[in-house]
Amino acid sequence: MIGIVEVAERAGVSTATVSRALNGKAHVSARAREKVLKAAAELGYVASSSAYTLATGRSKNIGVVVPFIDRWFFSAVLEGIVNALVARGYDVTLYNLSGGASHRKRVFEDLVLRKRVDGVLTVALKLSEHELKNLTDLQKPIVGIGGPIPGARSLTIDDEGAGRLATQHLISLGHTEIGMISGTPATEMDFHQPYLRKTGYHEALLDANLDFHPQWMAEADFTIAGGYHAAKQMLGDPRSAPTAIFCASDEMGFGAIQAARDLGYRVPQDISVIGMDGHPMGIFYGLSSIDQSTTEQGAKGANMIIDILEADDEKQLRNHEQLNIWPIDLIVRSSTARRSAK
Amino acid sequence: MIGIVEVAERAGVSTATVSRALNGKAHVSARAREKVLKAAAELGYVASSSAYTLATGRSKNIGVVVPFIDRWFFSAVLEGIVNALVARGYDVTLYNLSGGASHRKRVFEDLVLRKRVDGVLTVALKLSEHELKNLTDLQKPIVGIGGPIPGARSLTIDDEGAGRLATQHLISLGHTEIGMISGTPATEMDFHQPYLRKTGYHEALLDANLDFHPQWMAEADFTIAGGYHAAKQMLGDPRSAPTAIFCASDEMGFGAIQAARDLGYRVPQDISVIGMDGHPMGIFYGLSSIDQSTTEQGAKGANMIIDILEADDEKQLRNHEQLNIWPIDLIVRSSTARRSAK
DNA sequence: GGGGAAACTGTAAACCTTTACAGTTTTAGC
DNA sequence: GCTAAAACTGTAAAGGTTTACAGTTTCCCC
Repeated sequence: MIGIVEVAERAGVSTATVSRALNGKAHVSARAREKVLKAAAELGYVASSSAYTLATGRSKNIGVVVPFIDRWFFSAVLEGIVNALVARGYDVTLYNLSGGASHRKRVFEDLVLRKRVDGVLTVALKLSEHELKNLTDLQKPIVGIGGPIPGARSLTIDDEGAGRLATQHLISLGHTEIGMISGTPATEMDFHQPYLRKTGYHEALLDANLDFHPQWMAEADFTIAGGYHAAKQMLGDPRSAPTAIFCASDEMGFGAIQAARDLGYRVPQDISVIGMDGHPMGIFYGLSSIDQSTTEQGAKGANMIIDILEADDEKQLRNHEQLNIWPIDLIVRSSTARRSAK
Repeated sequence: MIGIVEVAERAGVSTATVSRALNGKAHVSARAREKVLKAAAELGYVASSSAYTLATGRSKNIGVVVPFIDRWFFSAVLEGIVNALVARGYDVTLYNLSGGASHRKRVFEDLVLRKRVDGVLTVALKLSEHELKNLTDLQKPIVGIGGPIPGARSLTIDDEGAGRLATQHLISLGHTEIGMISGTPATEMDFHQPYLRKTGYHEALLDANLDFHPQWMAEADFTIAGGYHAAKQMLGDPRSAPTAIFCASDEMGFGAIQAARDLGYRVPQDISVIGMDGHPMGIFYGLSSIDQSTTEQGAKGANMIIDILEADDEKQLRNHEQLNIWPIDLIVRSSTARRSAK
């Protein structure tokens, strides 16, 4: 096992100098630095991260908590987070909550607490009082992406505004009977978006003095299959079928397009569909959408937390509520069109 | 800051006893254990993982290296890995290679080496000599999922057999003109599968004495869009269009179905399509497929590496080549059917 | 009650680094 | 060449745990 002592011996300096040289600190002569670098390279020395962490109290490691990994939105955010963190020299420890309640409990009580991380990033998570307390008790920076964490920093789109914008797009095309496929009601592992997007939809209808028919509101689980079934139900009844549907996720939008086609509707001539999130398959399906550049958003969140850590300013480190709004884009493709005469 | 010393004081025992009690070791009286547990709970004590790692040389942390995060296959494997590892009390540190060559270099030279992990799990990765050496130099268990690592343990399906099986399924339905959409040729970040699946396809044709037409082989990037374009090209030429297509991934299968439909073919009456991997959307599309229960496979790989670590047997810890074959299933849905008279 | 074994407990070293502080060398200006 | 300041370097403590080893207590059986 070769440690800093061996490097120091070989370079003919003290361990303190080795440490300073290797960490790029000041107060090392060019000559000493060179000797150290050479010795370290020759010995293939790599510092022990646990000793580093023990001595400095910093782990260069960020904990990331996601509700699922294998759904597109979360994996896309994660992709952005991981790449941004590696670029800044940080590792990421990944915690996933999809394994059930006991699993979730374990994550929040055991793992996150082990003083292993310098900060925590949550993705689209709604936390219980208890979980929130566990997290804030860490006294470490927390950033919530895609769903605000009370009392901490957040980076999120304006979901309500997004729902309103999507609905307004349909209204501007002349639609007056507009349905929505939203998320399922609260489960223990809940995100914020469904409610807010639904609120935006309602507001837009209200603003435009449009009717709202209870049959125009359905709930699904954010998957293609869920969107398909919900849309089929909604469009199947000729007495109440809307002419346009706003889906709270692109996956549900893909399903809705398919359902419309299977029922003999043409999209967009008979039915307009707009989704949400900016799924890459949207291009392929021609699905209009509200893009929230998911991966970039993840990267931004990652950089936010590192900026806080490296600001190294006591005030910075303290968590204080702060809401950063991430911009969205309306992407109009071929799934939405002007309402045709019935 | 409250550490083991504080707990020891409060419980009225030594730190050694606290450590033993908290780690469930033998040689602690029931009374002492109880006092310790009580004191620890009251103080909200959580052991420092860096001190633990420094003292024991174990980090309870597994490094997982994936080429992408935001593609379904990888995120599904990851889901299985992460949940299995948490269930066994391990954390996962995630390394992603999609950030480009310098990023990749950094992962293999800097991060993985920092003695931070107890073992490494790679997913569908082909490593360079140099990278492989870096990894094996760690002297820690390595398990390769979905692509063997030379000289280490692997868990993988028989990709060649899978390609053969898919092709044989089409042959058994009477198809004689069978196309394949395979992966793109080697890039620096390459997986193993494309080649092997293609080989299986060729073998099956050979075995059945079927012709092979160069136009029946296309390459795409594993995405829906890629499959769509490749299939459109292949099916567009009436002189050489096959009656069935085997796609090396389900995503490409979805694209191929769409392309066939857009060209006016009915699936499966005119064109049969079979995919591969077992993507959950396959049910929705009715896509026949070779299922490799991706998430379970990830969990299995995770358990393999922990079993090695906890066997605690010097021989076990040494890496020796070992190939575990993970079973596959042919799932027949509505996208494949008997060849109809032309 | 005595003896020995078994069970428990405590002390202190080890794990490997960073960094405060004190000590040494170099530099620059006169 | 002298002085003061600046730059560099080294020693040793600190960080929080585990665990070998030695020491103590308890237990059981005769």
